[in-house]
Amino acid sequence: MKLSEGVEWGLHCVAVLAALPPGATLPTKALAEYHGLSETYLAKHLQALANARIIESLPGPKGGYRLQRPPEEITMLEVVEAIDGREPLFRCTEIRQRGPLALEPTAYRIPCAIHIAMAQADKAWRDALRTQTIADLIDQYQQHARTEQLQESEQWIAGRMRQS
Amino acid sequence: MKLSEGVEWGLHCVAVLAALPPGATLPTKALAEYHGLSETYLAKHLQALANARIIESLPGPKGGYRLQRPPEEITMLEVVEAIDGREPLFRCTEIRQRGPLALEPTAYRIPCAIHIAMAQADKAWRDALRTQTIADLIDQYQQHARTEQLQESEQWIAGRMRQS
DNA sequence: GGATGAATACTCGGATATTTATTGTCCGAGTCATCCTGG
DNA sequence: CCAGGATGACTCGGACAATAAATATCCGAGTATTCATCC
Repeated sequence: MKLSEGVEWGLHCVAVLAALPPGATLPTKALAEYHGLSETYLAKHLQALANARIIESLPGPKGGYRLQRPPEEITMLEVVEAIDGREPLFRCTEIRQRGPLALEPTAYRIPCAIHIAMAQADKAWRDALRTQTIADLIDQYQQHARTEQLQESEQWIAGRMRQS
Repeated sequence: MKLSEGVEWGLHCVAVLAALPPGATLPTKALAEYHGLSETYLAKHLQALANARIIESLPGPKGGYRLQRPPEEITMLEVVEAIDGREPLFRCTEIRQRGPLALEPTAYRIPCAIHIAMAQADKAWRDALRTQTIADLIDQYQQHARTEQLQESEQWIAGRMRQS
């Protein structure tokens, strides 16, 4: 099992959008080119982020995407769930209720221990992602990146973003 | 993304094997029938568990599978990793190093913040699974199950297990 | 009657198809900016 | 010179293929048992 690769794309793109001046937008083409990604496929994931109310789209020329909320209020978990889905990692199919020893369904009101343990682990994973916001990611990036690198990125983005 | 369904099968089967008397074995056919599973497909997963040194196989008539270690020393994480693989949930493909603004590889010695956060969440998930042993699962099952159900299961298994 | 040998039936083990999910691509609908024309 | 309208180009949005992974299956290798045979 592995997480969708689109999750990585989405997180990086949201981080880039978070670095834009307030109100400014960046089109899919620029986001794709920035990381060397497929433009059409990235569009699919950006669409999912828009449906999840994380980013919003402006149509027409000079349109593009921008964050719908400040980076401090967007958790990594939201981005992951928007792209990869909200279903739990482990889905119990209740195989204990199958087979020759199966009882009447009312006998299985208590979830099986495996289900419970898996749900706990799932919660631990999601909690860890919930505590990290996009703003945190930006902070760490700006802390470790070299000054010239930050300037180059800013310049490159400034040449393609659209101020509303 | 979802965990392989085989993980559920493997966990339940290991739990059943843990309930056997010491040294006794149970063939694939019985394990599959017990939960109403495909015998041939289950064999594939049992094989993976055997490669991971969690269970061991005895060939020939009166052969079958049994645990290779006491249930207290087998964690849920081991079973999950044996069947689903040991790769992390999130695999960073370093898209930050792609695109027109890419620098020389030596500039990326520090892992990106997204990678780090994902690794932390991954660790939280695995830690949660590591703290739960198969013995814990058995305990909880025996605590909540009805007496007659336990007896029926024991009887059914006793009729198909092989004492070494 | 006991021991030896070959045949046998049952087990696991890995290589092989089928289905499902993910990845990747394409074309159409909508919208804003621009340009042209007329007053 | 200014206003209005039609045009056009660029954007997003959802529907349509190709690839990879998971699911499911089959047949062969190996082993302990069992039975028959011989001593």
